[in-house]
Amino acid sequence: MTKPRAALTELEGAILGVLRRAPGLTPYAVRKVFLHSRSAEWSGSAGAVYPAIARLARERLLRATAGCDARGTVTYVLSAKGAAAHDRWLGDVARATSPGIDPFRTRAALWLHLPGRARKALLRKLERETRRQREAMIATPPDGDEGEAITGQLLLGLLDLRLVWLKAMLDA
Amino acid sequence: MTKPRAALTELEGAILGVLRRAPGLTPYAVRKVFLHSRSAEWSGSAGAVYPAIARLARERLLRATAGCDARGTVTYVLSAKGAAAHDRWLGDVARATSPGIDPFRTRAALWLHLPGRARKALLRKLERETRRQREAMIATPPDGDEGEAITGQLLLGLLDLRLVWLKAMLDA
DNA sequence: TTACTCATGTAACAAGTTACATGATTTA
DNA sequence: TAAATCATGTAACTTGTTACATGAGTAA
Repeated sequence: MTKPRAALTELEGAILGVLRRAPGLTPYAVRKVFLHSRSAEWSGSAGAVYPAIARLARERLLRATAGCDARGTVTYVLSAKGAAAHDRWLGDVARATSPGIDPFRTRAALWLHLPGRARKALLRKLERETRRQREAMIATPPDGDEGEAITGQLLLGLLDLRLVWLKAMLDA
Repeated sequence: MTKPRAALTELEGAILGVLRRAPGLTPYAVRKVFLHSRSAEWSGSAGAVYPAIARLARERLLRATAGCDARGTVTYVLSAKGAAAHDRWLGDVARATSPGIDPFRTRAALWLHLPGRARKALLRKLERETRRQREAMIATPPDGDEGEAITGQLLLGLLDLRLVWLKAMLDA
């Protein structure tokens, strides 16, 4: 009789997504996915992942499969209820198309109000760093996980968008 | 002897930015900027804005100017310390170039694992909604605030990026 | 005078962060 | 056996959310 939750958080949705594509992972393994993913929007901190998985298990969206290890490792799989909840999360068009939180966008308008010299110097530094990230992305192959590749296209597009914007502001 | 804070949050930085460009606003007026900005990444909820402004004032980053109203309206301006802190926030290249949180990106890889029929239907729904947002943006002139226009370019670019990606995935 | 908006705030809650604690297992 | 890493978790804290409470000003 757990009260039905309103909606999954982004982290919970992402966790269910990981476990759906790789059933039977331990919480620690799920954490590593976040820690090592380059598009990671969360730190994958223990203090977020363990409580989130505990929540999902308590509400029967995840089912624990018996551990086979003296330190109590537990692996999880989605229940039918969990898959349904995840489907709803995936198909929530309003949320999926919200612009999200972009620190670059938050600052952009304010940068242009800096005095000329400081503005130019900062925009150039931003351009250098963004280009560096772009090179790094291209240099690193998407190590097997093809989900990374898909997300990588959007991430690369974002970097390119920022570079175009920076160039325009520098030329103006 | 308030302990020096580590760094401004995104909301605090944005608040300082608003007050820097429009000194002497009341907290309520700051809130309205967030409530009515189309690129608002926060709800502008009272429970976030009032405590944030109180924090910034307590740490002498904002200075209150006497209210002239029976209901205790107070207006704020940046102190020199506040301007310095805001400059640091604006110039924090690592934070500014972090990818941020994008619900679309979080879900993208997972969408492609849906069964063919459901995937196509969802991608089309996403395309429709994104196109709708794009039209709405273009239809609404940036009502005076030229900061909105600048940020709008990045927002429009993001929508276009998503549309290109959706088209590619639908064609594939 | 009634109702709407202006304006300030608090309370209860949700969910993330860092840093720490604890112990098992593997590898050099 | 010593060190590294695997694995699970908790504690203290920060900061956001929604929903509510309160009352002043203003326009019908």
